[in-house]
Amino acid sequence: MSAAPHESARTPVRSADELAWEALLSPDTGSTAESLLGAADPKVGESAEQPRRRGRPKVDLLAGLNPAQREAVLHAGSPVLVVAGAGSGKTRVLTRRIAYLVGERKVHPGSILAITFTNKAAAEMRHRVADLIGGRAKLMWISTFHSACVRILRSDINRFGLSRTFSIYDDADSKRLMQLVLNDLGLDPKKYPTRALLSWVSNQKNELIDHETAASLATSEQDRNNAAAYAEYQRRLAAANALDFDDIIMTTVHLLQAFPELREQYRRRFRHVLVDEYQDTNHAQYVLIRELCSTELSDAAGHAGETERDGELGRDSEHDVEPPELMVVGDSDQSIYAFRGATIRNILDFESDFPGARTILLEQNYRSTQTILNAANAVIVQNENRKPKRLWSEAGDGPLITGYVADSEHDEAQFVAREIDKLRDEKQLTYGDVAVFYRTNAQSRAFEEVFIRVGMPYKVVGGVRFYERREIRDAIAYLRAIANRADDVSLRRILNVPKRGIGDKAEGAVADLAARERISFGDALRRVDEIDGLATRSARLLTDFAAFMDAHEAMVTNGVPADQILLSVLEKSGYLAELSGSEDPQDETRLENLQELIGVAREFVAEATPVAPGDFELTAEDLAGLTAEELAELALLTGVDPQTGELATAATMPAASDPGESASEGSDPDGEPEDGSLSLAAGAPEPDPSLGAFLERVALVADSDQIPDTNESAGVVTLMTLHTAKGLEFDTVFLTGLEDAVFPHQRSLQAVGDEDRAESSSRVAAYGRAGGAGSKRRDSKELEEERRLAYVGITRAQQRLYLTRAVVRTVWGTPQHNPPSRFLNEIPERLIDWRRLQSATTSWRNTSATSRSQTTWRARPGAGSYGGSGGADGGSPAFGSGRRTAKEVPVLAAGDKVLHTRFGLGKVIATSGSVEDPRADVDFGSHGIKRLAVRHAPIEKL
DNA sequence: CCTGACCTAATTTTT
DNA sequence: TTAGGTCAGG
Repeated sequence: MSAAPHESARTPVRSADELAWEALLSPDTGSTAESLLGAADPKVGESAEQPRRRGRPKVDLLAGLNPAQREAVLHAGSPVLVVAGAGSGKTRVLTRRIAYLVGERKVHPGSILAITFTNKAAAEMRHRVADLIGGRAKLMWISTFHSACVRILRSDINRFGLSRTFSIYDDADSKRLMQLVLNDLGLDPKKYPTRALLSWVSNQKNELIDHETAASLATSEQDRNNAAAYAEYQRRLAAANALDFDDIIMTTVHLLQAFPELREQYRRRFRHVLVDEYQDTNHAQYVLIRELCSTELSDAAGHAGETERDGELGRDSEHDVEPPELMVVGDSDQSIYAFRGATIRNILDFESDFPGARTILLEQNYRSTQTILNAANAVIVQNENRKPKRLWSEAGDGPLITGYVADSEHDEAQFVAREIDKLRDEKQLTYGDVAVFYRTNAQSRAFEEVFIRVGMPYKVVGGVRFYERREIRDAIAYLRAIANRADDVSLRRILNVPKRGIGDKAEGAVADLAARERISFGDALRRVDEIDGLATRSARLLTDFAAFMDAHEAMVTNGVPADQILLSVLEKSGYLAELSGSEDPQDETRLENLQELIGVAREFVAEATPVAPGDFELTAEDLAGLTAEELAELALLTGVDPQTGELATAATMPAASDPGESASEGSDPDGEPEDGSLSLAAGAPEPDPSLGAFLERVALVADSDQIPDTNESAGVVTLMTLHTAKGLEFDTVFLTGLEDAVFPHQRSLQAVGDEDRAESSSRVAAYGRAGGAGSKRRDSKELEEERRLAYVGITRAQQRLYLTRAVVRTVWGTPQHNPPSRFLNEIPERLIDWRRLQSATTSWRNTSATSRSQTTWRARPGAGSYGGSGGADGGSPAFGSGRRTAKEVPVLAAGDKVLHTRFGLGKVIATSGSVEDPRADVDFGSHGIKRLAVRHAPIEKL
């Protein structure tokens, strides 16, 4: 391979220990693992006077790393951006760095904050770090943004007048709430779809725009109404003592901004902040990081006065603590969550956001063959506005990519199954080496059907989420209503589930009372006797229900563990009885799911109940290993008494929590430490089996069934969406459904060339304020994101990559023809060995024997599967111009223009349906996309 | 207040 | 295809 491209031209800012380490490293390959091992100890001693406690075998943290990786691991002094290409070992760098910080730079683990994108990634990192540095890893904060923020909020939310027992609303809850809001405001649901409104609100929150500001910024009527809905939505959230996912970040930022002394606490406490997948952070998350790590102490002028107050409080503010060292790692080419507000601006502007920052580039790929990388590069290079970066590998070319054109999604799945079996026979692959990727969860179905039939073991990751199933949501709603009386949404969800004779009327009566008295629905429920004209039967049923809820609230107060409360709720509510008495076979599954939930709760409680009480505390042994200076430092950072290891700060900390709440230990359903201050033990999750803790876990940790658990899934083929695949790698990857409208997804295609028109649609308006200028790009932003998704998918493969598509795909019960994915065209032909070029059921123009399918496809974007828009050849069986009735039915193909009597000019995007009843998806611009029945629609082909 | 028939709409990705 | 929502009737 060519010369190693890692040496950065910039002058590095070096700290003493970095220099020490660098001195050990011969410029490049010269340094062997042994020399490092041998030399490491004495030199390190310079920066830490004492040998480390616990005779943990010395691990060479730099072994096997290339110079750029080492540089990243050792970096000190300035904020640093590690631009890491796919498969360049960034996770490795992060874990090694953390271990290095703790093991060599003597950073206390309690002062490390590492942010990962998913909970799973957090768990894995925790695990890997623990392998390197042992149990001390427990003291670190390694979590997602959301989990970290919730922990901060739980300590200090009361400063905002919210209770620490707040509920966390997920998207489904938010949706429900927004529907209520829309109802109340009387907004036309046609013009203000819940989905779009939520998306809009979410964007506001990501941009840290509160509803008042949003209202003041509104220029159009639509914006004003959006803002009004936002305001009402927030009001209801607050009333329910709830936060939605976006609030968790936004509120944390507001908290830190509103209380500078609090922010300073965290700035002192965290000495190192590391963020993985930085390309997937949104604006709010960026600001959060900035608040914690910016070198400019107070960026907002408004903070200046407060900082002084900070001094008055007697905190050691003249002891001007350096902000935490920041390291972010990311790859803008793998940014696939822009739809959710992530912005690569954060990466692109890192150096101006954090003055003095430096960038380390990791371009060597350790995962894939050069062939695979070439394909990935060829695809991603099509995106404009991207910093050039080329991955290279020393792994050799490896086999060609295999291409396959299937007749149907079924055929596609069969090919995949056959191929896996074949590989397994020949190459001694395990099933676990293989992954099948698809764009949408629905596509897993065909694979499952086939895999089941041929007896291939598989595992679907993701998919219909456990916590989204109705029965699970019901159970959770019960628990939330019990834990948080103000949680109207949850309470009303289960008010009459299972049926207990409380209908709309009774519910409305309670709601009226609540509105009149300005109390929560839950409180009103306890005062039904104040309702006039309520049927006695209804009143009795309501009272019974209230008693049921009271009894369980009492259990919470008495500290009954979560699993018992759950079990009691399900039984006493009659929920289990209703399901087990049902004929519906689906209900059986529901029962099983509930059983599983109970199991989850049980496990949670078992884990949360400390076996060895000292596990999560700073033990004497821990302290014994620290030098006096370290102890002093520790005291400064964490407020832990160096003598006892106990929290010494409750009294001295600024009022961090509502005294009423912390005074009585028994009544705090959260079981949190007495004050909200920063304890060292807070580095580890509190061993808390309470209901509140369980709900928090449920809200934040989406999936109970996780991804490859090495041993368990060793013999199992993994099926997952491309998004889920991020961060994983497999020997053999099947990237399936490579058809325009499937992947890239239909929605990303609609906007192509139509961005100007699209802006009037509320959907796009909701996604409005993404970064750069809306220049005339060839591809829409959405399409570029799809392309990055393709890039992610391709780069998951280590050795073998398969690209497949189906000529006919049944979507929602109707067969659909889609042209090949444009991403296929973008991969150089020489990299692909087409096992099968065309479907048996269609006749394609094939200009020459050697012509690749792509040549044909390239002939026309949009001509779709029709080998020419004339339709004369009647290639597709589903769309023949053959039988026809009295009326002349136009034969349509993607790309055709049509005139509709009502919607005007439109462009055919795709076709579907059957001979008898052909359908066409037509884009009418501002009128949106319509699926028309070609036979009946008032259209004329142009 | 409940049930069942009908109709419709919506189908991306995740904390 | 299906999961929800609405409506009429019991």
